[in-house]
Amino acid sequence: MRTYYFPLAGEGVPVYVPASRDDLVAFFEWFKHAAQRGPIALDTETTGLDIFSPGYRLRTVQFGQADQAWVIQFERGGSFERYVNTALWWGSTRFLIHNAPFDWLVLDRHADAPLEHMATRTTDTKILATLIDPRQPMEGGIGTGLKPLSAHYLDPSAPDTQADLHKVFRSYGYTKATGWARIPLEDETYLTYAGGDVILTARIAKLLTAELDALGVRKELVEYEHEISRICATMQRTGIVLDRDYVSELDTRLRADEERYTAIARRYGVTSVNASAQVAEALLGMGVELREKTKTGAYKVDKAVLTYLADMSLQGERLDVRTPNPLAEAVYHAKRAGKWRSAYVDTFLETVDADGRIHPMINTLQARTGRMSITRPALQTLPSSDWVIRRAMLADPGEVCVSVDFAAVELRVLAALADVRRMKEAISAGRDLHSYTAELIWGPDFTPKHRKIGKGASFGKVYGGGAETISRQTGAPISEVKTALTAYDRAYPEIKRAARRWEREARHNGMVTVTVTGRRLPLDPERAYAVTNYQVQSAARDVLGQALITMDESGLLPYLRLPIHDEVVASVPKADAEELTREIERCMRMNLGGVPIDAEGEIGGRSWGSLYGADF
DNA sequence: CCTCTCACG
DNA sequence: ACGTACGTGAGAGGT
Repeated sequence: MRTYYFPLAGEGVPVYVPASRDDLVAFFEWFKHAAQRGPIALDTETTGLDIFSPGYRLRTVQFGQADQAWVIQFERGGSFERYVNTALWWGSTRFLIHNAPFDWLVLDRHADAPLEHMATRTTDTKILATLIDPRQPMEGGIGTGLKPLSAHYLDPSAPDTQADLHKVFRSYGYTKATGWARIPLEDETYLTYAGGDVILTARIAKLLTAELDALGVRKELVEYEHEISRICATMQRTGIVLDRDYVSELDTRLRADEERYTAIARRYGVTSVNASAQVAEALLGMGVELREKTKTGAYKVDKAVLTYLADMSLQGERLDVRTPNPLAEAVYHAKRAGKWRSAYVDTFLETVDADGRIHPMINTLQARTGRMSITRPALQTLPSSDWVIRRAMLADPGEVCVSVDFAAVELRVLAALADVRRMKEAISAGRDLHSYTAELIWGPDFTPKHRKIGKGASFGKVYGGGAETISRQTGAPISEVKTALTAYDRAYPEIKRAARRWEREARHNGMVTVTVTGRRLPLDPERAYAVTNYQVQSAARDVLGQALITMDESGLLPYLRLPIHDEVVASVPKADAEELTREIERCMRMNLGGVPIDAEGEIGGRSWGSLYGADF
């Protein structure tokens, strides 16, 4: 047995690395007794983040408590592997994991412990930390990584295990990307830090739990987040079928587009279409007048500017109001093709597994408001104006894609949270909310333009925007928007009252606003107006979270593929599509403070793109 | 590492 | 008293 010492708070905490059968027996003796005393912190070291790629390896599994850690070299196989699996299944052991979905999926795929088994016995310290303060250090928060949490709660000089390991990688001639797979399994720093991470997890868990108690965060909220985490990790494990033939064809097409338009831009002296300064200079040289500047004073040459000069709408349609500028046109097309290829198509090909499925990482508590994000690839942000990218994602064989959306969920949530009487009446009566708003402001003879301003005013309320922005967004004159906003506040006085109340309560609570589900959202003092948006966005996220739980309870989880803020995407057997879609809708519909939250599904064909106009 | 740009809800 | 658009992920270019 080798013993190393992890430096923490002025002491060396022992890290044991079993080398023989007897050592493993000693490990298991410790494990059984420790599991009786309390939860066991767990962590894994692997070859990387691409859990589903061929050749992926689980290298070590670490177990520990506050006073010691055990690093089991799983990669050595045989009894090392068997002892890990036995420990994972031992009795009713509780585990503490920092960022559990990753380790769940690793153990599910590469050890003998399914996600369903581990999830019910795990407390995720990252969830606990996020419920205390969701902000990253750059935003003025503690941070939710193991390193910043350890520095804050345990020891400001606790080793930065990741950063130090990167140095070790370099000493072997490896990089951040290759080091995790290639570092020798016997490296002392590697093993010591592997053990260190579970010691840190065990120690912060106690402090985080105490802090949650002190802050009065409800147990139900903590449990609810763990359920959502398990549900989304299950979706990640399931993955989505990629149409690889289509993607390679699309890749070729986008490359050709990019090259053709890049060549045109080069004729005007632009060697790199993404270098905005170069594009601006070339346009100015052609006699084009550029009026907009960026924050730092550079000429702005974004999509809005380029499409205007190219005589196109923002959606890319021909306007026929001016002579198109050929350079602007070429730069627009070249950038679009390049972006679509690098951000979407290339990531699809990089992340697809051997079975042709993509397993996007779903971060269930990413945004400050609790909103989720999806990465590798960023499937929440695929272009929706055109079907070509979404066409690459398929339902399973014999199944079709279904999308079920909440109807105007943020506005309904606002009506519920602020108890907006007229809005609630209109929603219950099944009225179109924006038309109703226009009627309240302008009377029964309101025009479509009035509806647009009314809609803009509602968004302004939800986002915290003012007359200027609404005027810019809707194209309506500022005076008209100002008048409309005054009338809006008269029609829905409860919104302003709620905003003032939320702001006042936040100030009394150390600039933290507490949502209807008990979530604590720190406010930036200089942006206190954002409180309405935080309340609404966060409650809407919890409406989605509740829907996910209800769907899981109804046995629908195997069909779910993605949560996208106010929408879920599913893959359902063709024969049962109608019935399952209605079932998803039923699970998503709910009542929030007397306001019905409605959901409506759409059944497509085999590809996700079929819901956006593709014919397959 | 920062800024800009662009994709989404 | 007034006005503030909210939340993300990702690539390219340049320092």
